Formats: sequence, structure tokens, C-alpha cells
Amino acid sequence: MDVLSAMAVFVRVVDLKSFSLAASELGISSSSVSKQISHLEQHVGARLLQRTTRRLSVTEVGAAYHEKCQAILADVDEAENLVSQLQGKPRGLLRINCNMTFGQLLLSKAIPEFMAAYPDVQLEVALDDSDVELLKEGFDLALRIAHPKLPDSSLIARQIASIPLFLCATPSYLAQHGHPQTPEDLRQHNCLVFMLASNTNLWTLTNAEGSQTVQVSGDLKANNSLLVLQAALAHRGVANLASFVIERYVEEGRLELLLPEFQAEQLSLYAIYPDRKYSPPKVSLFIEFFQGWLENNLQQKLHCQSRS
Amino acid sequence: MDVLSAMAVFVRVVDLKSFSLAASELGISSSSVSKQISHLEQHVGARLLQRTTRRLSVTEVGAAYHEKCQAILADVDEAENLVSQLQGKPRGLLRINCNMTFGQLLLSKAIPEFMAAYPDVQLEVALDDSDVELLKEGFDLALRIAHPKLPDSSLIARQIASIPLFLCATPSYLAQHGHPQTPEDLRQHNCLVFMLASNTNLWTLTNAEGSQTVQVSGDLKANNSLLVLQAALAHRGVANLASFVIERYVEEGRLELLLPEFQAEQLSLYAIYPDRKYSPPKVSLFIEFFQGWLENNLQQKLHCQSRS
DNA sequence: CAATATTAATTCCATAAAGATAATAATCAT
DNA sequence: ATGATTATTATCTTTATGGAATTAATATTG
Repeated sequence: MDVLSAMAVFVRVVDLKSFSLAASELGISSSSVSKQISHLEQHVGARLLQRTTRRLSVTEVGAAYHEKCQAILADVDEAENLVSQLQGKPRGLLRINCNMTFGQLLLSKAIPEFMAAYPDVQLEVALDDSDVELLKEGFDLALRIAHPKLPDSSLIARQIASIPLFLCATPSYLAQHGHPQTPEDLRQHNCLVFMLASNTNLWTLTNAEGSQTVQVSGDLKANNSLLVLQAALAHRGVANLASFVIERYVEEGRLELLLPEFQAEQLSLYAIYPDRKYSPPKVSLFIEFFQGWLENNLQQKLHCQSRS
Repeated sequence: MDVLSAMAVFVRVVDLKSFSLAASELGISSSSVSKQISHLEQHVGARLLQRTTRRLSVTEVGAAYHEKCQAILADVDEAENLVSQLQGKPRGLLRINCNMTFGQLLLSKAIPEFMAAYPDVQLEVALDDSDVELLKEGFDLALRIAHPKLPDSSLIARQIASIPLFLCATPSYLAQHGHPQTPEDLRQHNCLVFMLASNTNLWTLTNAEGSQTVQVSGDLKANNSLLVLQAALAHRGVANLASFVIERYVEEGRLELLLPEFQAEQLSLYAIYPDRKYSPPKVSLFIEFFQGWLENNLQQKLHCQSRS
């Protein structure tokens, strides 16, 4: 019997308090879960889980064993990371979690290049705006726009890019409501607010003379920049969006950049990853790669255009 | 693939520097060893052993992984011991190592009773007078007569019985050479020396007035008490043997106890076992059992007879 | 409060993977 | 080069896996 995989199954069952949930999460059948737990119980010679078809409880020995198993599985992981690191060659499954829109627009373009360059690394990407518990969920790497809260001290957050925001609106909207000439003018406009961090109603603009913060208002707040974008494209108002979101629309002339002499805020992109003793090369490799990729692909065209 | 058992195989291969030795020691086929190592290498994504059919060397990553594996296997063991201990029920394989003669004469009699009382414990007994490295060899418990040297601080030695030695010789020998009346008289006798510890030529005898040590000599020294016994039974001289060795011959009248008012040395029987965080109940169970058994079966008859 | 519905673990059976034995290939000593 | 020894491969047997049917326990509902 494969004790180690049975341990992994057992740990997952205890965490989720369900055979079937653990099964589907682990991608195996529930019958396999059932059998593996049974075998594990036989192996250690004690009942680990008290179960009826309806309720699941962990026995005293089960709880103690669960702790041990977690430690053992972590050690096994560490051993494999150690080998990876000594070996140097990036390899294995890299599980990435990324913000929704950023993932759709940018990460999605970088991934094929990465795959081509490193065929021995398998990718599994989840796009998700909620602050999942990254380690618990088994991600190797999370890409997060805006300052991450790191309740877990075993995580490292490293800023790998700055993402400039740009004020924009459609020519049609501007024709109707006028071009803002100063930041103060924004108060008179319908501002479409992208809620990413807190204080999203405050837009800060900087030029050579200093920066000023304007409290804006409008009839849309959304936590997804594509929603804000669509509203802007539909002539609903002024949006403050990341370069990579509006790029192609600015190029097409469907959106016009406002107050080009001002620099809007910059969002930061953070790579968040476990602070492990031996971190597998695939993680740092991807971070290096992506950082390089972003430098080449992120803040090129709009910058020129806006500052020209 | 069963990573854990593959790790165990790998560790054994590295220790023994041979696939085939590891196979025979682990009781599996060498093809299985070969496959498991290959799979493990695939799994971690690195070559662990550099091997030709003729020579075997451990790669750098292999050496590092080997260390990790040892720790992991120890932890798995500890986890199972923990379960055993919480569970309380003695169970599993108990591997005992014991001195040759003691094992043949006493342990051999205790074992069937133990087996009957605790059917869930499987026994594997090795009789061996050499000071094997107990932990390395995978024994749970060693029974050793005489003071053990414990180079390994992770071992506990617990005295579980005193084994009285008795001076004896055949009536025929005594008729020819006379009965010794004082310890000093032993110098005139051919003393058959059982070499167990050092200084085996010195016999210490104690009575109400104190103890005296006599340097004896003779034409036989042996490291096995049955050899000494046979020599004594063949009228070759005076022996100083453990009660359990000579018991039946004294009863039969083939051996006669000498200087009955004196107490000869006592050997100590030690139980030696790993000082583990969670020691499995089977070990302490056996020690308790055997200690009790020895109290009932060891120093009964001869004591009465000798002191009467 | 009882009968039923529902959900979750287990068992049964067909298939896939892993293990053992025996034969093969490979390497170093003589 | 040959032989002795050791790892690998081939074939067969045993064991594990996944899906359907079963069993069991609580929630629901009349």
C-alpha cells in the first residue's frame, strides 16, 4: 500500500471533513478514498476516522496522526524542492493564482511564451480576485495587483511590476461633457470607479508641480475593470484604468487619454509565494520570466502616447 | 508509485551501496529495487545514483535526498509509534536481539507464553553475542547479559534481572581434586572461564564476612557458556555459571554446587531499546512481561538449594 | 411520529498498474 | 577475451483503481 498517498488523502479528508469532497479535490474516486483510509487504518492499527454515511469525526489518534502526517508531507515536499533546487532544472507542476482581468489580458499572453521556453514545467492557472489562502489551496505562486495583506508570515510578497493607470473616456462622452483641463474638473464628471483596494473614490494625479487628490463620484463602481471598461466604452463617463486594459481601445481611437501631463497612480503587481527553505526553481524562474516579459510588454505604447 | 517504500529502498541501497544487497535485506527482488529507484528518480526529476552494473555511486542530489529520506522515514516511524502508544494495544512486529545461550535456555521458554498472551504481536528473534548496532539493524529490543557499552546515547539500558552465578563441578571431578573449602582453594583448581565481560579471570565471592576476589586460571576460556558447561560436565574443572545454565544438571546430580555459603557474582540482564519520543507499547509490554516471567522462572530452585 | 427522500460511505466487478521470477545485457577483474 | 557478478528487461501474477450498485444514516415531509 502506498502509505504516503494514503496520508495525503487522510489529511485532505480530515481538513474537508468529507470523503467525497476530498475525492473530487484530489481528482480520485470516492471508493479509492474509502479504501485508502481503510488501508491506512489497518496499517497503523487504529481507527482514525469515526464515520457513518452521514457524519464524519476524527478520533483522538486520528487527530494526532493527522498532525504528524501534515509534517511528514511537508517534509517530503521539502525534500523534493531540495532536489529541484540542487538539480537546478525547473520542472514539475507550477500552480499559479492570478487576478481575473490581469490574468485574462496579460498573463494569458505571457503563458504561451513561457510554455514554449520551458517545456518541462506544467502550468495550472486559476484566475480569482478573492484573497484565497494561497498556501492552503496549494498554489506555488500568486500574482496580485495592489498591496496584498499577508496574514501568513510564511509568504513572501515581491513587487515585480508597476502598472500605470490612465484617465480615459470616449471622444463621444468628451464631446458632450467637455475635456477636463485640471484634476479638479474631474469632480464635474461621471467617474467610473474600479474598486480594487480601499479608498477607490480618491484619484491622485501627479505632475511636475506636485500631486493632488480628487474625490470623484459617479454612477458605477465595480470590482472588475472590464466592467468599468465597458461602461467607459459605452460613453458613460471617465475611467481610471490600467494601461493594459485600455491600450487597444486608445490605439483604435475609441478611448481618449485625459490630462496627459499628469501621471495617475500606479498599481503594483506582487508575486506572492511561500517562504520555503528550498523553493523549487520553477517558481523563481516564472517570476523572473514574467517580470522580464512585463518590462517588454506592459508600459510601452501608452506612455509615449500620453506623454507626447 | 509508492514513494515512501521507494525511499526506504533508496536509503537501504545507499547504505549498502548495492542494489542486490538491499534487495535481499529488504526481502524483495532486485528487479523491484531497480524499478523503485528508477521511479523515484523520475519522481524527483533527478538522478540519485550513478550506477553501472559494477559500481554504484551516490550523486550530489542523491546524497542530499538520502538525508531527507532518512528523516522522513524516521518521522513516519514515529507517527506510527505515536498511534500505537495512544491506541495502547500492543501490536505489530517486535524484533528482539538476545545473547545466544540466554536466548536458547530462557528466552526460548518465555516466548511461547508471550505469543499466547499477545497474539497481535509478531516476534522476530535473533540470537547473537556480538554487540550489533541495535538501532541500525532495526531491532526494537536487545536483551544483553552484562553491562552494555552504549556508544549510542539514543539507547536506554534498563536492568531487568539479576542472574546469579554458581560455582560448580561434577562429583567425579571433586572426588579426584577435592572440594574447595575457601575461595582461596580455587587457585588450586582448573577453573573453566566464561568470558563475557572483561576481567573474567577474577571471580568474586561474597559471604557474611565480606567479599574476596580470586584470580583463577584453567585450561579453557570460552565466550559461550554452553562450551564451559560441557567442559564442566566432562569433569574438566570448576565452572562459574549462571543459574539457568546449570539448573537441570544440579537437579540431576551431575553437577554439584561449591562453597554454598558464598554468593558468587551476579550478572545483570539489561533490556536495551531506543529512547524514542513515542515508543510503541509492544516493547515495554515485552519487557514487563519478561521481567515478570524471569522473577517466576529464574532464581528459584538453586537459591534454596545453595543456601540450605 | 413514521415513512420517505437524500446524501454519503462502502462493496462489487472490470480494468489498469505494480510486483515477482526468470532471463538478458552490461561491466570490470583476471 | 572470458567469467563472474550486477543491474535491467520480459512475462506472468498479484494488487490497486474507478464506476455502478448497495447500504446506511439523517433530514424532510405528510
